[in-house]
Amino acid sequence: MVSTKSGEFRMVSKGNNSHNCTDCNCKVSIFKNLGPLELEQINQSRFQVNYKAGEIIFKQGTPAPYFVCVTSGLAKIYIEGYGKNLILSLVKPIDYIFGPGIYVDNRHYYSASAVEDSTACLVDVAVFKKLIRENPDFAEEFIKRVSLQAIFNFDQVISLTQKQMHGRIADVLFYLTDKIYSQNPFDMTISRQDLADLSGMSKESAIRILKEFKEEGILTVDGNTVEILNLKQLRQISETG
Amino acid sequence: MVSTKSGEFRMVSKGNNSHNCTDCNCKVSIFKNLGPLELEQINQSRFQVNYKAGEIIFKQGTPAPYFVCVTSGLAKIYIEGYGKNLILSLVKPIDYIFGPGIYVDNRHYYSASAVEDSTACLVDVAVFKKLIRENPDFAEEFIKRVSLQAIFNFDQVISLTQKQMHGRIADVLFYLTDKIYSQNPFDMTISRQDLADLSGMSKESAIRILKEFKEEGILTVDGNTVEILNLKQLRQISETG
DNA sequence: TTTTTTGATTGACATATCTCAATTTAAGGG
DNA sequence: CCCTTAAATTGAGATATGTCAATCAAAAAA
Repeated sequence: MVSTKSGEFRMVSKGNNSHNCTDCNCKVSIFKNLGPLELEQINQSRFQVNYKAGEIIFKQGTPAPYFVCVTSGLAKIYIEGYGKNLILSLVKPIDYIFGPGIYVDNRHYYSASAVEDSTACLVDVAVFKKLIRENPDFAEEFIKRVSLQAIFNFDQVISLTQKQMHGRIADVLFYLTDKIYSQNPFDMTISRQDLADLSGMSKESAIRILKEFKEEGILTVDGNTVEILNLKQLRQISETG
Repeated sequence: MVSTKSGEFRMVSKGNNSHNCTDCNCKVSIFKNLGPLELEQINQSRFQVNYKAGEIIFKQGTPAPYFVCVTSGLAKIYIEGYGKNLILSLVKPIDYIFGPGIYVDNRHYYSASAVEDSTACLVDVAVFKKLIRENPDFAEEFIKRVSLQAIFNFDQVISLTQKQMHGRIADVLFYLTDKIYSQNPFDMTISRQDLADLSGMSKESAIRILKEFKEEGILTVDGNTVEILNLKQLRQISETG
């Protein structure tokens, strides 16, 4: 698939680009096995970019020369399918985006865009791959991350293919409150369309389920603020399918 | 998830267990970067097992101490979901099964069973992981395989979540004829239930779609022998969704 | 502020898909 | 070869879900 709109991004003039990876928040736990010299190599090839909400970070089908580390805001990675998108996951700070194409044909197999205003550090893939070769601990940690991602995807696929809409929305709500926003009354910065694209249904259906949950007292929705009142019942709905 | 039935398997008395990996068919292309000494390590820890059609190779939730290389027959790997299974893929000779749990918690995140009478070589995971650490080329090849698997899964998820039944069955038929049986009139050794579990629908629906395709002259079905007559139209159905 | 645009919501309707039950066919076992 | 069991097929009915169009609310622009 070839992209139509090109991903627009803006280099930040300098900003905290002067920081280095050694003490930067960007020291994601995947880097925990890297020594100072290795982190310095990452740091050398790294630059920071700002994205406004809605801006494309990269498009499915385009070359993938960077390891992307989200340092603020919120991004989504999604597959552009047949007429609609499927959001694979949301990426919050400090986490990274590293697609499977990098070890295959250096293409992106999904697109990424900023949901909120965001900043990201881009690291040259060549440096990353070099360190994978040189440092077995780092390689092992990387494989572990990829594996965890695969396991997460399994759960997601089962939810999407074997649960009905209520169960799928319940799953996404848990994902949002537990993994993404990490709080219970949370400000749902993603759109209803995103909610639908996360749960594999139409926007209208997603809205309707949310409304039903509200009417049953499972949660409250005030604008974009969502509070889950009855976690137990929501868990039940998730498990019932 | 904890398994109920334990995976049954039978050691083959000796058989071609006397072969070694160096000249064995088991030299899957993932091993192409291993030298003789490394292959010998694989060979040392390896043993061969026979499975009858229907037998479980391993169960979701159980410990995963082996790298499984299918040397004859046909196996399926599937997630046991909410009341039904989702077949992630079929594994034919010579290919291997290596789940994501091995780098996480040494558990299987899916089950595997023999679809046809099959044989497999089991290799100690510790040896495999050791070689990953010691040989960067091998590690890189492994990561590449994992990446290809992830990309395959993306296509699958899009098919399952964004296509209607006709498109999904079309996709599975292409998978069978192109990737698994590698011939056009092919003997579909998987059951209709398997066909349904591959395409995320009920067995009855799968049968009905197959019947429709037959009535429209897209293919012929004689018992378990399927011949796709109109590849172009089937492709069209796959793409239309 | 007014206007414009975008996103959210709702309802009515069409239909894709599943479930259940009944048959039919095929496969094994003795 | 008959008997038993499992798999495949078919039909009818229930329901989950999407589509379309209209309305409403909120945000951005002028």
